[in-house]
Amino acid sequence: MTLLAANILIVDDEQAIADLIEVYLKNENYNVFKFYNGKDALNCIENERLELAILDVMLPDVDGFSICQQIREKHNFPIIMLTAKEEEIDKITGLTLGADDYITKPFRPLELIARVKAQLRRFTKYNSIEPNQKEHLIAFSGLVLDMDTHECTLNEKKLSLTPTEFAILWVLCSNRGRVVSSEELFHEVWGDKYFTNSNNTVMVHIRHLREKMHDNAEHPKYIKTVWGVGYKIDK
Amino acid sequence: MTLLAANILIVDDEQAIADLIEVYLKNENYNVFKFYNGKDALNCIENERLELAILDVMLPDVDGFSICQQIREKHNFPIIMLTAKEEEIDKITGLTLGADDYITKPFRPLELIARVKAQLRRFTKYNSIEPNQKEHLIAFSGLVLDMDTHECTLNEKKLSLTPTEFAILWVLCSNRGRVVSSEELFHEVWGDKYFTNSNNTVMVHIRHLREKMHDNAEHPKYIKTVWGVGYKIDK
DNA sequence: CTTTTTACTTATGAAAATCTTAAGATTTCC
DNA sequence: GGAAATCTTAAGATTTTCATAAGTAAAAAG
Repeated sequence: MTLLAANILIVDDEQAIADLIEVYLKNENYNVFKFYNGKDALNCIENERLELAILDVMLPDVDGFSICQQIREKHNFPIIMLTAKEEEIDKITGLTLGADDYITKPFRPLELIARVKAQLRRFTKYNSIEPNQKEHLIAFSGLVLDMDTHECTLNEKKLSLTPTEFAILWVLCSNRGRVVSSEELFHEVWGDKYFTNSNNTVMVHIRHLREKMHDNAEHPKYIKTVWGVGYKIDK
Repeated sequence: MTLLAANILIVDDEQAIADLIEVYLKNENYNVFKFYNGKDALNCIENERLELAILDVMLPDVDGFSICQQIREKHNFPIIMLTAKEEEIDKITGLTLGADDYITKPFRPLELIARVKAQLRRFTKYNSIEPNQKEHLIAFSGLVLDMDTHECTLNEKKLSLTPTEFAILWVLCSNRGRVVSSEELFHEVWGDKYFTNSNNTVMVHIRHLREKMHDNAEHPKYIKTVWGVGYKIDK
């Protein structure tokens, strides 16, 4: 399944290669802008909204590097470089500070497609809508959590929390009033990567949190235990 | 923006409340199955594919708990419990092992909608397509990485890697042949949660990895540094 | 053209901070 | 009272930080 109808730029002076790539990409439902020289490509970069560029290193007029540079200066989409000589790989990747991937000729079309998809996946991932939708500050009844600075204040006194402690408190606070199971806490804080962990770890961190909060808190137990279910912070 | 056209079950013997919820949910483009008693609801659960259930605790015939139990035995979608008395919250959450959230009456409709969305978001997140698409084993030229057991073998000798070391090596290997910048490594391994970290941390872990691999490796440098770009493992 | 500077990136070692584990103690529920 | 869940504690493992060394590329000087 193709993720989105991305606009992709192809530049290669070997017409046969450019045409071949075009066919394969169109077959995957991508929109293709194809050029055999650098000048036209640069023009396209200025005027079209692009999601990815596939550039040949060697071009007759402008070379691939300067196109690469121009993209990096003004735009943010991924770049795949095509290079002819196997041995030059490291040099080239060292030089082209902006390229996200490279492929040596001759290449298998399926591999190219795979790499295009991988790049687009990464691109859409890191440029997704989320950032602006997320809250960066939680504040209520004397407790303030700032996601940007990772700072926490309780009754105007600063608590120095470790990263994990902050993350746990954040999850609890953003679900304020609701009970959060330790499994869910674990998922939210540690992510989906680890799974072997016992939820005793969560308990220990909860304990440390309580210790730190206790010194500055009016209420002795900010974080409540709901037996058989999990933890919660009251509204 | 509504994420998907989810099928939602409502069960409440207070018809006015059930009707109200129905209006609000339909307004958000959800499909609604509404019932005023438990029996019909149970029938619906058997015959329809549901994404979420909103259950009143007190029902005339079958009570909310047993519906909750039946859902948990056979199905996997989230449940929101509606309860009338504020004081009973903890008891109820303790009892209803299966419920994912609860709301006390009277509630603000907007809050209910928000919670429905939150539950669906979580649900679709943890039940996404990914798991089966991911590779769980990488093996090439003497190096074997097993994602399930988190074990690593180099030339038939086991390397004992820490979780972070394993994760870094995994990313490098799954991008074999391509240079991975330390920023990208950081994103892949630590996730999007932290951002204050210096990428010297990555370096140190790379160093530890190299140390451990060096003992059992034929090649002195499995992980290559590409100056100005990042790290890579050759094909 | 070769050598020396300069600015910058990467590597290293060791200490400090943080996290996880495990085992025993305590609490809660029935 | 007994079983199960939660808490406590501290040792051991892991991760991060910091200071500093080593390395690389390009510019300046010889």
